[in-house]
Formats: sequence, structure tokens, C-alpha cells
Amino acid sequence: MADSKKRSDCPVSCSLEIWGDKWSLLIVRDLMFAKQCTYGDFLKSDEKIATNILASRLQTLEENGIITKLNHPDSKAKVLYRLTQKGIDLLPLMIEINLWAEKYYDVPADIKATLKEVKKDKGKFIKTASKDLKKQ
Amino acid sequence: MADSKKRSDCPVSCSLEIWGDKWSLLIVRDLMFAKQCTYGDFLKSDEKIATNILASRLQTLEENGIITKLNHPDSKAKVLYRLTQKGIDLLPLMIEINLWAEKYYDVPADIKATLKEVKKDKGKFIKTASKDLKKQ
DNA sequence: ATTTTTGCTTGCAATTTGCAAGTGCAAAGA
DNA sequence: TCTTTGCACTTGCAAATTGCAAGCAAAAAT
Repeated sequence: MADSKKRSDCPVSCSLEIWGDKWSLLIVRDLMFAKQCTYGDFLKSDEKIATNILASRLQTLEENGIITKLNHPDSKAKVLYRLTQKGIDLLPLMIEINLWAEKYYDVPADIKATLKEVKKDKGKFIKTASKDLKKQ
Repeated sequence: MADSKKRSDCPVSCSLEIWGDKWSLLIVRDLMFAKQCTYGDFLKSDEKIATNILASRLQTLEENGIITKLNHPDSKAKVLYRLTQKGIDLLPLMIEINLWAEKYYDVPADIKATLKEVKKDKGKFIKTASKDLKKQ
């Protein structure tokens, strides 16, 4: 089910072939906020992704090395998803999305507060947040 | 044909509703490289977008204030597309996409050279490139 | 032992995509 | 002037993808 052939060598095009849709980056977002999520956690997000779409996106993201599955410590029935380093490296991109949207749309107060921190020292924020996502 | 209701207040979700697909950001990319493009220019890009998809994406991007049409100085038959300020403000995002892709995939030498410049002083690069896109 | 939870899969209608061909207007050529 | 070409789309239609609802097997809880 993976992409058979790429459209071009353009890095933007290659990136979009992986996560260029309305859902994939929301999964990444959830994992950046929560660090690890179950399948059910993703379903609970505000945007209400359909379960078959979620399954398909999780598979694509895993195939492309952006997320990994791991065993839940408490239960065999649960699966935990986490970002890989490649996924964590999407943090700068995620931040720029937020900053762009903040400039042109209304964003929730809590996010606005976080973005205020980001703007104080973007590099530091990314470093700290990355380290945190890497832990454990 | 515009989005009737948004999925959530999340800035990532709102952004993806506008340009979250496999094509929209390629149009933005072309305009960042070329500053202004005709309909035919977009069709000529390596990724070979279908003409009906192109028309629909141009409309959505225009409706959302990311690009504008303007008259071609030489001919009434031609239409020029350009980025608005809102579109130019996608530059940091576009750069991060490129940097992420460069880390994990092979990118063409000329783009690699540009990214080397970017990494020397990201802020300066954005400032210069933005100013240039704004001109005229 | 039975019910509930969890992580999916399946079926199907509706929407979107992708390809090819067509259209209308402007401009260039004969 | 008449015809042909170029340009910016639009249209038709098959194929793929999406979105919704229901189903399912294994594990956990009761």
C-alpha cells in the first residue's frame, strides 16, 4: 500500500506524499502534545477522525518511520504509539504551522500562551520539547 | 465550495483545512521560487498536476487569501498568480519542510545549496526572501 | 461465564481525484 | 480578414479515496 513511485525529487513534494493530507499531521500533533497515545486517544480528538482513516494513516506514518508502536505496560489489549526521531523532527514544522495560523486566525488561549513562550526563544523551546519527547 | 464548518479550533487543523492536501503547497512553492506564475507554468511543474485539480486549488488558495490573480502586462489572455502577504508568511513553514526532508531524503543539489544558505542564518534568509517576494 | 473495552476490519454510499477531451476568448499569422 | 494557435479554464466519466456505520477477535473487567 506504500507509494509506488514519487512524483518528483522535490523535498516538498516528497514530504507531502507522506503526510500531505487533512489528518496525518493531526496524529503527529496529538503525539507532540501527549507524547504517547492509544488508538482510542486519537479517536477522541476534537476533529473526529473516522476509524478506518485513522488505521490507514497510522500505518502510513509507521511505514515511513515517523511513529512506532510499542506495548502498553498495563495491558496487552492496548497499543501505544510514539514519535520516532524522524517524527520529533517535525516539531519545527509544527511550530511554524501554529505561528502562521496564529497570525491569521483565532487560536485558543492555551495555545496562544504556549506560542508566546515559543516566540521568546524558538531554538530553546524546540530543544527542550524535543528532549522531552525523546525521554523514556 | 468553501469549507462549511471547521473541525475544531486547533490552528493545525484549521491550516490543514486550507492547504492540507498533496497539491496546494506545491503551488505555493512554485510561487516562492518564481514569484509569479501563469496557469500554464503550474501545469509545467514536475509533479504534473491535473488541470481540473489545479483550477480547484487555485480557487481555494485565492478564497483563503493566500494568492491573488493579476493582469499580465503583455496579454489579456494570460493571468498572473502571486502570493499575498499571508502566502509569503508560509515561507518559514516551507523552509522547515525542506529542512526536514533534507535530513531524511535525498534532495537535489541546487536545493541543498540553498538550504546551506538558510542554515547559516535562517532569520536573515527569510527576511531577504520575503522582501523580495513582496517587491513590485 | 458474561459483558465490556480495545484495536482494528469490512461494506457501502458519497465525495474527490485523475485523465482526456472540449470550450471560449485573445492574440498571432497568412 | 480569416484562420490558426495559445491560454485559462470546464466538462465528462471511471477509478480511487473518504466517511459513516456496523462487525469482529482478543484481552480485560465484572
